[in-house]
Amino acid sequence: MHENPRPDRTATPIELIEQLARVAAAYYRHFAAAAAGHGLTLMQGKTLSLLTRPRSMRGLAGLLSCDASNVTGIVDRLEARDLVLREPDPSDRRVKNIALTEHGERTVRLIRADLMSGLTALEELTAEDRGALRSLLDRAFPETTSAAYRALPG
Amino acid sequence: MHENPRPDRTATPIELIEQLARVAAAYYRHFAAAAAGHGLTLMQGKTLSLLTRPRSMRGLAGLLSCDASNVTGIVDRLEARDLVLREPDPSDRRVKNIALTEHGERTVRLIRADLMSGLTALEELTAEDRGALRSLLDRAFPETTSAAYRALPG
DNA sequence: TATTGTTATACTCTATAACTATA
DNA sequence: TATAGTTATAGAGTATAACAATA
Repeated sequence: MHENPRPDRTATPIELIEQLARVAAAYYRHFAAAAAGHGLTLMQGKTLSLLTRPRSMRGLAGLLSCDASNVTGIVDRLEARDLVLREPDPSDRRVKNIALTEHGERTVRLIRADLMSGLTALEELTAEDRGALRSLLDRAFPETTSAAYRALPG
Repeated sequence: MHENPRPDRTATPIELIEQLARVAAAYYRHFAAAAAGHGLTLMQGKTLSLLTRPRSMRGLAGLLSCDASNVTGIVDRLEARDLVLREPDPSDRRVKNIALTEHGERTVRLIRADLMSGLTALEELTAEDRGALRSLLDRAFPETTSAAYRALPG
């Protein structure tokens, strides 16, 4: 028995960041494919997925990490396909609240189902492993908890 | 003591996928900021980071998950800034191998350092936690191991 | 015949700056 | 004065189709 057995796998911060890069790329590859299956781009699919409740244009810009001026075009294209609609905000007439239409709701469910069916390995994890993975991701990216996202204004 | 205490955190496959979406978005937000600090776009920074060894145009297209025709423009812009260069392949004159210049090597190191300094929570994990996270990510995305990436042709 | 890289094209995404209508 | 949404603009990323050079 050796004192310092060589581990099969390294896990330096650099190695972990490189794997996160590959996982993030793989996630978006799967997501973009699911969105494309419904004739939508990555950003359009992302926008639909973020509309779990109505959001203002600027709220969407924050969630999409892009300038508010971009959201106009993205929402224009989604609205032209009857996937979302702009509702005037009753308490501030400057604000428009973007909400999913029924067609949008249906589409986002289909995209999510396609995405999940593409991520079979993830679904095959045990509940315990999923909990451990989630907990570790929360600690590695503390700004990305679901509570933090839900609480965002707009 | 209850038989079925309500857990603080759920970890259904759907919840986990939603958190992965947030983590992937956060990763790219950090990466894009690090690349922008050196006047580079996300795709330009990604391309530099993938050039751990010379890659053909089509090899890069595969790693970037985009059509080969896009790589021409991306590499054009990097080459114009002396970050990469095109080398003819000695064994197949159709192929061009893209390699980092010295300036490219330096830039990619700086981007990586900036990225790491933006992901402080990740670096603060214990070695054990990093190993566990890496192992779980490997199992959740088995196509993204570093060995699989290194072995890709081109 | 098939493959590599490129070009042409049209569309989408992107930040910046300026504008309008509200607040 | 400040903010929300939009428009105009220029640049970058994107897929598709077609092309020349090479295999």
